[in-house]
Amino acid sequence: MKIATWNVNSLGVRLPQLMDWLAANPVDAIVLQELKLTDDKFPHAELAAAGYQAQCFGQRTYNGVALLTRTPVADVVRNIPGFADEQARVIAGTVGDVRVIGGYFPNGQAPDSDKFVYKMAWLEALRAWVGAELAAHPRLVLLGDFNIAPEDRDVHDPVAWAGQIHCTDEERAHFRALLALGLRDAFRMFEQPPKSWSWWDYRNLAFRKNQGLRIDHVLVSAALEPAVAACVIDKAPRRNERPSDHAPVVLTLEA
DNA sequence: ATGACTCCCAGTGGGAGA
Repeated sequence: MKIATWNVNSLGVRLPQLMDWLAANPVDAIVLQELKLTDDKFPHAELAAAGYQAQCFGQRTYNGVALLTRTPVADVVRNIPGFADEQARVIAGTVGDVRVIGGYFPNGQAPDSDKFVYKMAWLEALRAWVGAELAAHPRLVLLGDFNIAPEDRDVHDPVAWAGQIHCTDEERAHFRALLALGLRDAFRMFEQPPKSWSWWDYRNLAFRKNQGLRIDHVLVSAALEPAVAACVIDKAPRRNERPSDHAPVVLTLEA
């Protein structure tokens, strides 16, 4: 079973690239972030023709998430229960016997901003809810665009980024708090190439110079850990014309 | 360099992203 995450930065713009990617990578499930479109504009028909059904949770202009699967999904949840949120950031569902939680974590903008305060509150609410989900669903994957670089090795220039958004001690503590629930960073279960990033700035020829951050993550529960066979970042779509600034991350579970 | 690019909504500029 393969489960992927990809921040597409506008599904309207990126749909042809998503279709190409799914044709080449027929994953069982994928969570998407930054759809930037409302549900009435969601391309259900195109995806159905490719064999995917979609649970979508869209929003105008910003945010928006979806869960695409080849088989029906049970117990779908949109956003964090009990956490009032204007922004569409979470889609969860049970795929086979795996609970899949896809998230577009808040950016936070700057450590001294109101958006950072929102990010902290959102992360706290997510941690509490994921803890409850784990108790109900031991086989669980939490994946998406976390907008957190967990360690300095996840940052192309840790000195320049020290204390900056995505790299603050507070954000990293929240990432570790998610791990402390009993989750594991699947990417780090394996030997990986140094300087592995999942996002590269559109500016400054950042992709060509491989200057990026690893901020898109796949966390697996302890019950699922023995089944994890691989976790890779697929840089190929970042080489497309008009690419997303993020690359997909793909988790492989043994059957 | 408060830069650089891309997207969206707007409407020939500005906010947001990361």
